Amino acid sequence: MFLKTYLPYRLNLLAELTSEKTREIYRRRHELTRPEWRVLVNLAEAPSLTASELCLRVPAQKTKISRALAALEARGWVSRTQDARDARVAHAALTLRGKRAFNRIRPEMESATEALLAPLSPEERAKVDEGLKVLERLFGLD
Amino acid sequence: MFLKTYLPYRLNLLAELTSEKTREIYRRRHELTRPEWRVLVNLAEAPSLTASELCLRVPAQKTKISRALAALEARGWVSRTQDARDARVAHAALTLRGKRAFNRIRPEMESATEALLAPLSPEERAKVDEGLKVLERLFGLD
DNA sequence: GGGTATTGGTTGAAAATGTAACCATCAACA
DNA sequence: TGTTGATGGTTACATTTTCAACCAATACCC
Repeated sequence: MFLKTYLPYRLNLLAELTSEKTREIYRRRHELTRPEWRVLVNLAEAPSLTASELCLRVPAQKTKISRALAALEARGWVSRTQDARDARVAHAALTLRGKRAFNRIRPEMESATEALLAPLSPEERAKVDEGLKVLERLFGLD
Repeated sequence: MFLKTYLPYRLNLLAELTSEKTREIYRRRHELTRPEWRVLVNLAEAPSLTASELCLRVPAQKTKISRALAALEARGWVSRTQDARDARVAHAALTLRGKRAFNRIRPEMESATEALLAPLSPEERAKVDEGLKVLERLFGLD
């Protein structure tokens, strides 16, 4: 059996299954694309980020970031200010409305995820966490 | 910190990172889309599958499966035969050429993945496997 | 049987994504 | 300086994916 032991496939499958429910929330309920949602989250965790920084953190290619930022800005959730030294870079930050939006969406996302994981015991959760941490270390995501 | 502990995000990120290298193989080297590749793999592991069965196994929506099957059939890697009892359903199976193609691609995919995971010790691999198994059980993928 | 709802599968149009080219600015170095 | 190359970011175009409608065949139910 190839599939059962093929890591990229296993991860992709699990990623899709766990995202299924939460995707509905940001897509249908809040009309956000996935890159937009991810940019929103990242900006909620830092005072401000440039597009390049977002590329690394999201992570995503710069065109996705560029479009997500444009959409969020058009929506009034993000504002961008030019860097004083380097006219090429712009620092993006959440507006007050953006922060409020995130604070509204975040608990919905968390409770959907919690509902999904509810059947797991603390030991099982720890195992999941450990396994993922191994991979995260492998990719230098510390 | 929200992101670091947010399971769908962690899984998606790891899935993308592990798929990065292997994607190049089926895309560039063999001109397959991801749904096509996944359909190919699934058909390699079962004598034949209907489109609906593939939807569950891949997993993917039926339009993706439909188009992937059409593409693989046009390529001569898949053949479809109508079900005897129910004229709506068709059973898809790999042709000889399809099987050969899979046998050519599979080791490339495996060695790319192996290269990626090379730095991990057997204990670490076991941890990863355990963690994923917990989630797979959660979703009933046994 | 005959009407209605479901199901397996396909298709067309709209949305999202990837790719490559591009512009403007900055860095490096003669 | 001035020329060349790299970098941050946007845009145009092609491909892929999603969404909704659709067709044909079967199941349900009176």
